[in-house]
Amino acid sequence: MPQNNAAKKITLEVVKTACSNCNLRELCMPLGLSRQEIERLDEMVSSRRRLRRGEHLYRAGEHFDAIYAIRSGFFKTDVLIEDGRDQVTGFQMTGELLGLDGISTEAHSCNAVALEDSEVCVIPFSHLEGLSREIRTLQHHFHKVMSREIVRDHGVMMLLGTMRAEERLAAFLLNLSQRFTARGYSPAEFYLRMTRDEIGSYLGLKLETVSRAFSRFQEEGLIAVQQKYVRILDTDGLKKLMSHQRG
Amino acid sequence: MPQNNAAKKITLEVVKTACSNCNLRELCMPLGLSRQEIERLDEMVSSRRRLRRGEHLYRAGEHFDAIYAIRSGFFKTDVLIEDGRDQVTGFQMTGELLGLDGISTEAHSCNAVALEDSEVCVIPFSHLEGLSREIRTLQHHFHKVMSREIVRDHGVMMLLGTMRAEERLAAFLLNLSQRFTARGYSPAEFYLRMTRDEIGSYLGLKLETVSRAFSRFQEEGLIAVQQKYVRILDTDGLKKLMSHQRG
DNA sequence: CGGCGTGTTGACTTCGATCAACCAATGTGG
DNA sequence: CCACATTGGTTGATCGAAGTCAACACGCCG
Repeated sequence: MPQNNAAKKITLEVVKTACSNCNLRELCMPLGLSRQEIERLDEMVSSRRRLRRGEHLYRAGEHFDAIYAIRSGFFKTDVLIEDGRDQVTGFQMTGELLGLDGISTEAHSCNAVALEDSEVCVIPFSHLEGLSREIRTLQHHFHKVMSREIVRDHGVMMLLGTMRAEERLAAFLLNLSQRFTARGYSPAEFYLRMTRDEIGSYLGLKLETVSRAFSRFQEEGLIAVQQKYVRILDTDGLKKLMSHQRG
Repeated sequence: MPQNNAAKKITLEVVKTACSNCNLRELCMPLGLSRQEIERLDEMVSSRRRLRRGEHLYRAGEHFDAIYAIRSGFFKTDVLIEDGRDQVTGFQMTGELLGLDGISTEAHSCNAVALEDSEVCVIPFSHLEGLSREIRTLQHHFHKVMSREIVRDHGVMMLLGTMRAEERLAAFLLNLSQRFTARGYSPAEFYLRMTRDEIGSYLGLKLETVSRAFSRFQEEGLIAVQQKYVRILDTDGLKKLMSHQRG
């Protein structure tokens, strides 16, 4: 039955979540592994998971047992407190890891939501720890990834603690641009996957302020913006804006 | 020569930077290690380093090769940008680790400064990685510590992004109180080791605003404050203040 | 003692929040 | 396919919390 075979083959292909033939490898995994070591990574990734726009990958409080590598799509993470306030703690794109916050207490401390249809690799954390006890470069790479997250958070603290509204938005746009570039997309032109409200939450601003800053940038010829579509016209202008001292 | 012997003994004691007889072990290292494993930790810690108030443990840009466990004292970490702005990213006390930010690029990304005379254990990072490849519980503990740092940073982002001045200061005081308590000190009474300016930088406020908030808390009978000496009179009052919605 | 760090307080300003109206895009059911 | 609802975004007017500028007080150390 050739049809059956074909179906089986496809299923296998889908189920076989191989790092060894994933072209995102360099983003989420260490370079310079031997062929053998790369094949062992395949064992580590237990499955994939597809999410539709708006779906939660995990929620705060849920038990932690895996981290996730984004194969495609776009996510946000946020923290809520009882009184209703919430803070978006980050936006994650292809090749980035989600779930590192859960290691500390074995429970997730934030929510991860897909902002567009997405697919992630599920990496059971015990597998990752096991394998990184054997593969030194994997261990080191993982430590670097966690550390990079800490450094990134410090950058956000700097942004929230010292920058004024327009500086924050400029920093945000430049950061997005740089990350899209690293993934082979245009540095100057992209669709925002998040709402003004979510940008505002991330930047510690109200959505109206974000909207006004977008308009102002447009008036000044720094960007062209129409809804979620953004084109950066003057990168240097944005950079200059960012380094203007407060006051 | 009995005197010589005594001197030698003391020197040895000082040089021998043993985790195995350090009473901070539970704070910075995993529980439930075997006697043998604990002795192996001793090899990991290569030396100690004393710092005077105001001295830098490391500076942004310096090469990273070790992390530091605080044996005694008090530190701040901060990031500067060219235009002169700076952001205090954290205050660290006994039993906490410093230097995790450096793993990512092999260079420190912030400055660590002693706010009082302090002593740290120097843990060469390659030793730590080596040992954690062998001791599973050490590996897991270290991952938890890094993850906890990420979660902590998210908390600060929430604070900076959504809280008003008095809420921030209340959160700050309660956090200090809780950490002092965990170390066996009074939960209600302590000396601040940092200036109003440093508190302000951490909380994203100007020093005048911090000073005013302190005065206000005093007027309302929540705390008694005199310079760097703080006594918390109404913990619940501070907590209530913290959970008041913006607006 | 005088000078400098640090902290407090007051008067005034400003940036971003708030409140509110309106518009554009998208989606849904008849 | 259109009428209508809903969600997301823009813009204006006003307000208020925190920043800024400035004067002064307090301790600490040489």
